[in-house]
Amino acid sequence: MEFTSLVDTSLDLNFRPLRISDELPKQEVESNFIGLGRDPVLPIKDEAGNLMEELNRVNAENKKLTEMLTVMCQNYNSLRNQLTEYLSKQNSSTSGADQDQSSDGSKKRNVENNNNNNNNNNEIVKSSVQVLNSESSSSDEDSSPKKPREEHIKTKTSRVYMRTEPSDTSLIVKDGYQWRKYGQKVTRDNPSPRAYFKCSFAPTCPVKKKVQRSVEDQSILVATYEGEHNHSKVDSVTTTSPSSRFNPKNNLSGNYTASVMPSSTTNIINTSGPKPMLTLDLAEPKTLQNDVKKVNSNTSSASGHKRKSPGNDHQQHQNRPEFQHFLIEQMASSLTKDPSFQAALAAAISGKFLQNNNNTKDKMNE
DNA sequence: CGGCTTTGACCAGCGC
DNA sequence: GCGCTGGTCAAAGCCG
Repeated sequence: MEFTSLVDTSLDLNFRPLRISDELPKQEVESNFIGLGRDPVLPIKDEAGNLMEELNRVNAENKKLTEMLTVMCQNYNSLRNQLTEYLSKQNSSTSGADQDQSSDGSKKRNVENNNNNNNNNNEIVKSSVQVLNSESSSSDEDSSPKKPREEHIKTKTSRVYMRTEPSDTSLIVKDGYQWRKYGQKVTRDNPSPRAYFKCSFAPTCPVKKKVQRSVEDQSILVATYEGEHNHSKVDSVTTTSPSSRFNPKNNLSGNYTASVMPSSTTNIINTSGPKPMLTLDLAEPKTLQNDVKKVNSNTSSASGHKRKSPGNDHQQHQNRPEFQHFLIEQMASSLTKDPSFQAALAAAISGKFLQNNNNTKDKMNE
């Protein structure tokens, strides 16, 4: 999605300080900072006037940014609606073909390949596409005549993306259930090993999960769930298995309990790592409790097609001014937490101050 | 000692 | 039929 083509995102920030720092001696720059707005020659009225002017300018810029964000949100909504429509059309038109494929039990590999291709995709939009694929492919796998060792269970697949510490090499996705690892394999299309887990809380629970790092972003764990739990959650706060709780490798502070049920199809989960990240949680909104999750669930698109009244309520809610306002606040919050953005902002502000200071000095010299 | 993880071996599907 | 690949098994080892 190229928002830049839709919205003018240029902030017209002043990056002069880089040049200034090159041109001016260090001492002069420092003196400019120290004497910032405190030039004794300047009358207090002028100072106040300058500040007011600056305040107005910042307010105008703020307003402009808010408008831009609103436009972005609107564009996002329209694009999302188009995508939803497209997916629903595609799904209805290709479901027959999928069923034909599924009746041919020999297509399992192809289905798996499709899943893997989707698996490697970290783009949110494509993730939402794969929701449909994984939903349909689950029935494909079930209808295959193979797997004599396993019961013929109506499985439901779901996929969860979870950002972890890059240094965290464990393939553990905390989701509130208790898992027993029964295998690990290195697959062809991904150098990272894939771990196989079975639900160990109930012996009869048919749920399995596969966890593998994303090819494109090694810090993202992709967990694929198969089947549905026939029991309630073990513990909504703690994690995978009792032993893994004690595993020192799992004691990374960044780990985050993902409340993920197989009924939710695709989630992108952010562990509270050092990097600020917009979290898109596509789970059912009822399960979301805090405001951030409310926003996330309402901005999500992929789960929309699963609900009884997918588009309308969702969209109406998104079009509400309070939602827009909250979304803007969240975006601004995410931006301001970004160190690079902070640095750029600081540079722009200091550059502006320096520019004003220089202009004032020039006027005085004249 | 029990439960879990690790890891090599095995099995089955698929393509050539 | 053979090789490749993904999925599973099960013995060995680890840990509390």
